[in-house]
Amino acid sequence: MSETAPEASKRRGSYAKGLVRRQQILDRAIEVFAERGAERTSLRSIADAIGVSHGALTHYFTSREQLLVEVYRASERRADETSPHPEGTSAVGVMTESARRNRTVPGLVQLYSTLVAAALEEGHPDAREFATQRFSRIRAGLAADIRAQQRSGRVRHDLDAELVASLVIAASDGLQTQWLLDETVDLEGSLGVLERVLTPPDTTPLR
Amino acid sequence: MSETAPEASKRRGSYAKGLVRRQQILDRAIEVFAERGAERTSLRSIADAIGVSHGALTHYFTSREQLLVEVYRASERRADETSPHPEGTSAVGVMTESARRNRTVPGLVQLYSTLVAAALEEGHPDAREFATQRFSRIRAGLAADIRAQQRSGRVRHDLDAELVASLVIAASDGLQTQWLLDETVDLEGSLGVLERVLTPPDTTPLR
DNA sequence: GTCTATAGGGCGATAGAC
DNA sequence: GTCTATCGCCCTATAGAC
Repeated sequence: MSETAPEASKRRGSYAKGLVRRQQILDRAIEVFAERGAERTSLRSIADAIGVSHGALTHYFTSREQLLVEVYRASERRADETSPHPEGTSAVGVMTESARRNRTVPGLVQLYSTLVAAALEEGHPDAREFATQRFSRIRAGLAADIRAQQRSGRVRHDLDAELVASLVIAASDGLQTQWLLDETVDLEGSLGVLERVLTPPDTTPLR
Repeated sequence: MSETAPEASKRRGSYAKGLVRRQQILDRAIEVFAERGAERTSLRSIADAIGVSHGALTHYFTSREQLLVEVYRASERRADETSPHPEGTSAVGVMTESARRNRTVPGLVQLYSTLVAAALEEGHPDAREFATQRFSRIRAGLAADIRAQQRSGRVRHDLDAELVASLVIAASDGLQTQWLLDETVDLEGSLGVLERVLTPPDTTPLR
């Protein structure tokens, strides 16, 4: 993944102390965002909630946007570590699982939505890079999964894997948004429909 | 739909002049947003671009958020008027058509994304009301379309229309954001895949 | 009724003090 | 290396001019 490492390694000293402190701030920030989402997230409010000063925050993070991006990245990384998805899961299944997990931390979904919205505007390079990278990474991984499932007959073979990958991601993102706004929206139900129609008709005679 | 009419009808006078001016501002604002999207959209910048004063804007719109919501609502209304969709179009077809139209005005899609992101946060009542109403209205309309198409055999009958409606909306929204970030994403292609898998297998023996 | 001028409180970013 | 002080901009609210 290579990350944004060029800037992260600040050469000369600042080894332990600085990086540790930075990580502490990041960890605490994840909790804060998970609770309250993207609202009340001025640098001053975040600093207050974390227990550091406004200036300290800007010392470790060049901009507010960079902080938001890094918080989300760190939370994503942490989530991947705590629950790696088993080999055999279906592509839609992976997204369903991810969506289910996200339901427990609406603030992070909201943060994600904020970042994507920012990425669409010009003049937000950090957010845009984050979103672009994330989509292409997930799209590529999902497309590979789907191709494998097509070979094993669990996904219709007459569909372009790339197109399906984009579709599954879009459905997952869009449904999470709808669900956050209206809890009567059946997120897993709709994802289930998608999974069903993507599987070969022979495999499920009528079911 | 009843709209937000309680406040809109300001009783006593203010008939022509004010409402006309307000509409002029809205019309001009649509153009501005279509061009530049949600960026550079401080009330002062918008006022400048439109050719009115900052104060004039706040006279007609109670808050910045309300202005954004009304601009998007007005643009949506205008789009519906200029290109009403013919009776027979498929549900996915309607969304495809809408997506194709949106491609010519990326700024409005971006504005939409901003509004939805804001709606997910607390403390943005106007945006939330807009998003909630919009989703439930479109969902209901689409579900009705889908049920009709199920009766005429153009959509698989073994799928819950509500679930499909949410899914189609999500796919459309999600794919548009992916496309805005990366033009190599094949929006219409992915929507085509969705349409294909939603149609009954018998109708399309293999094709 | 329509709008201009102005003030208040908060923001992100930055320069310079410990 | 850490953080306080400050700058310019923002939205909102209000007072009063056309």
